[in-house]
Amino acid sequence: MASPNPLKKALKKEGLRYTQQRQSIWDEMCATDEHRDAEEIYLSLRNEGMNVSRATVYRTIDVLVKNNLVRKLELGDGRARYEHKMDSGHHDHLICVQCGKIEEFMDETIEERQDQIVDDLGFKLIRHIHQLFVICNDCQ
Amino acid sequence: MASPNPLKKALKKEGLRYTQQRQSIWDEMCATDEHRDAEEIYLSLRNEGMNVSRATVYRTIDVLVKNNLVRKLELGDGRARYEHKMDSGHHDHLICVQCGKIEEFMDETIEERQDQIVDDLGFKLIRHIHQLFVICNDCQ
DNA sequence: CTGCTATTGATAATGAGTCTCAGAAGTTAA
DNA sequence: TTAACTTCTGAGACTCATTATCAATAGCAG
Repeated sequence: MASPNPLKKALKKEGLRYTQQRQSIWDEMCATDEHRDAEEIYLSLRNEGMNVSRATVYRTIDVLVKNNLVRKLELGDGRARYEHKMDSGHHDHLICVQCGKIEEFMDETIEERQDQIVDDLGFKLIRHIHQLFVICNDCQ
Repeated sequence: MASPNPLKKALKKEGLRYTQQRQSIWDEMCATDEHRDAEEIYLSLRNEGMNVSRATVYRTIDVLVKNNLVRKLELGDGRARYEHKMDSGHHDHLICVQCGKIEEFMDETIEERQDQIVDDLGFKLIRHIHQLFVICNDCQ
């Protein structure tokens, strides 16, 4: 059977070693569907008794992002958030400017228009950021 | 005649004083349509002989952003860029991941879909970020 | 002009993220 | 399994954009 562990696969592809820390960080990131920052992930691991450093958290996240296991969200407040890409298709985000809650959305029409815009200019689309800053129901 | 100076109007509205520095910073930001960061604006002013501080540049930009005279762009590289909103309608940005060049785009369909998405959820749209990271013609 | 108060410049502080490097831990070949 | 080699890691120093502090300066109302 093929390796059921996407982390191991990614590390092998990159020629990197499989370590306790990398597994723990990946596990921790998959543990919830929240959008946490590096510090929150670091603190969760410490709370669970893992002896891991901030540097390793950042280093591992970089590997995960590069290998498409994790998405980095830049909300413009100077702290990147991360979400694992295990069980969700592509989507973008709605962020409540009041309570900070993050929801997801996906619109085929917008995706198509994006491709069209880039195509028309003869550019090549690498990635996109689309964030709707809102006031959510609870905050109105 | 009404005040032809949008800066003065904004300062009055906020109950803030009109100063040399604020006028210079606003002038400098209107001087080009480039997307410059705070440091670039600061250095331009110093080059022109203005004795202004980084702190004042940041403080003034905050006022301008809050009053809708300037838009802040977060490109996810840790340096905010700014563009004045004097002669341009709403638009979003294409950023070349290779050379950093920034172009503008605007798509009515996308704007409509955004409103629809937010409406359907019963949220209130405050602002949005839509950035297409591309490889531009020159870089292909 | 005078006095009150906002503003400024210089600089210290902050905070997310990166770098360094010696010791720890995977890996490989035998 | 061990030796030999190389990558990883943790701790803390460091970077760099931005913010906070505070004494001195300068708008502005009367």
